[in-house]
Amino acid sequence: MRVAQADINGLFDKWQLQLRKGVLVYLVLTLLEKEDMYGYALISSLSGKLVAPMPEGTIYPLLNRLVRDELVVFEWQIMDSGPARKYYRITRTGRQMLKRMRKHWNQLNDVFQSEQ
Amino acid sequence: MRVAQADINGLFDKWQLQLRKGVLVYLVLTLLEKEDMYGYALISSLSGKLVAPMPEGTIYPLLNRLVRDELVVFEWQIMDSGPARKYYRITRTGRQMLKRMRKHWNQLNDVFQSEQ
DNA sequence: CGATATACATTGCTTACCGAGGTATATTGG
DNA sequence: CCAATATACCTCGGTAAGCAATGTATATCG
Repeated sequence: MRVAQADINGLFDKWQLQLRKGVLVYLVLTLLEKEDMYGYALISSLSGKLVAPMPEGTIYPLLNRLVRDELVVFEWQIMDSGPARKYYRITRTGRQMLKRMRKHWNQLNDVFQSEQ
Repeated sequence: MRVAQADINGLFDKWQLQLRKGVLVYLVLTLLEKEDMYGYALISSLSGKLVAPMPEGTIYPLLNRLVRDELVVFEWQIMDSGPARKYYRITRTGRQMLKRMRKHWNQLNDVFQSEQ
């Protein structure tokens, strides 16, 4: 006899999705600190670092919010071949933000490492 | 002359709030793995580990979701003095979930540590 | 007997992720 | 030459979580 069991895979996926709210901005700023990038390339890079792929419907609105909040600026780059690209560069405010995010993340991490 | 600057404090607070969606469940399960606890005590414990205080409007719905998803169970405990308490205990499924959360968190942490 | 502390609960607002769909530009194979 | 594919950007609507505000009830203390 089989007892009904909670769908732990579904629950975990849902949790991962919730965790992304916050993690993604931190991750994008971390990548942009190292080098200027454009959206489509960020998708590839992020999909490698996260377990699940990074949908376009997530990254483009996210980048627009970063621009709105002046954490990054962008510049159109006309390519010799293919569509033009919007290259994003982190600002001074963006770096300050990143510094504070890093501190907060590490504090949280310390809690988790000490509790487990 | 003063140039208008983005309100980095406000932005950071907003980010922290977003990050909590996901972090809190992980944190609560982590605490419940060590010992059974009731809601009001969790609030004190969590407020110590997080920078900002933990509002009641967050923890009680969260605990109800955990019960709904069978990651924890609860039991009313009548006290000699003061109102009764709902003591929460982590389930086997909850422990499985926690194990997967821990793995995912550590993967993310590895990314952040290597990139910074 | 009013004020305070303990303990749990709910409603409405806000915000972010993402699936689904759309536009446009170049390249490549038949 | 033209259909298919890859690149590169964008938007809309549904869903879900945190939280401020507000409410209930019990016990204690001055």
